[in-house]
Amino acid sequence: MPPDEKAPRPLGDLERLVMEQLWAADGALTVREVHERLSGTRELAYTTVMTVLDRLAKKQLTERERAGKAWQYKAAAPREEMAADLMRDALDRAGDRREALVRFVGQVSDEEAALLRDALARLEEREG
Amino acid sequence: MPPDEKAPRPLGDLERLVMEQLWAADGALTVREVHERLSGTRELAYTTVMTVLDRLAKKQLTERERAGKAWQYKAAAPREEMAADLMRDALDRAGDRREALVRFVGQVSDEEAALLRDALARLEEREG
DNA sequence: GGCGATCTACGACGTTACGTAGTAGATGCT
DNA sequence: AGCATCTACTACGTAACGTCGTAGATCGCC
Repeated sequence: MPPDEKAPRPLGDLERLVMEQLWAADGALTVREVHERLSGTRELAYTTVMTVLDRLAKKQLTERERAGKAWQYKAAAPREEMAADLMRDALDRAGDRREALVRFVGQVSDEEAALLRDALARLEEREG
Repeated sequence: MPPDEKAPRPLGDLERLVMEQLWAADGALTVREVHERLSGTRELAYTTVMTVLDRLAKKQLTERERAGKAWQYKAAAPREEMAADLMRDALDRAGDRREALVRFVGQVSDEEAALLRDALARLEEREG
């Protein structure tokens, strides 16, 4: 099952910074708000932030809705969901899934292994 | 623990094809051999294959050693190792690992879940 | 109802990765 | 020496991304 779908390009540096603001925020943010929150780290033109947010929306990583004359953006999925999706993608790209999973498990920390066992246990409970 | 290391760019289409040849091959392959094996699928200039192999070597995805006047290339790591690494990267990019693992586990097929349990069990055995 | 502040839409430019290939020069066999 | 083969280096087009500017739409206020 080697799916030839191309892996999604990883976020660029600025795109990542912006997504992190959205993930950290409680609700949706306007361009201005994102711009302000980024000001501590980096001086960027307002329109730069706008462009990035817009591109993220086109990639469906953010969603936007009107709030007066401005748009408000929010992450389309939580950070952990995106991470899980990327893990799936990576797994799909392996030849032998068993082998890939064995290697993956061999790489994680003890703590992560415990979390994994936990997650699997809960899955079993729920699904039978 | 949000490591700001950038995610590795995914392989390009041609790069992926080439890597697949190397992974499928028994030993190391010369440029010519890769070129030939690709001929079934795609007509490419010999030097195109050479360039790609060279770029992959610079990215440390392949290793090369002399074989007479030519170089022989082999994958630096098995396909499954690369997949496992990508899974790790993705996990590292999550905010809450627990949550990410839960979501990941929730996404995999039953079969994959079983493989995971298996891998974890074997890990426990080996490591105590 | 017009003015100024604010926001969006769209285009633009530089850089880098990647697909693709050509040319020139090194190397090795006969 | 001569020919085939291989490498090294350069190059060009396309697309993504970081970055921003300009022009025009909008909203609140006097």
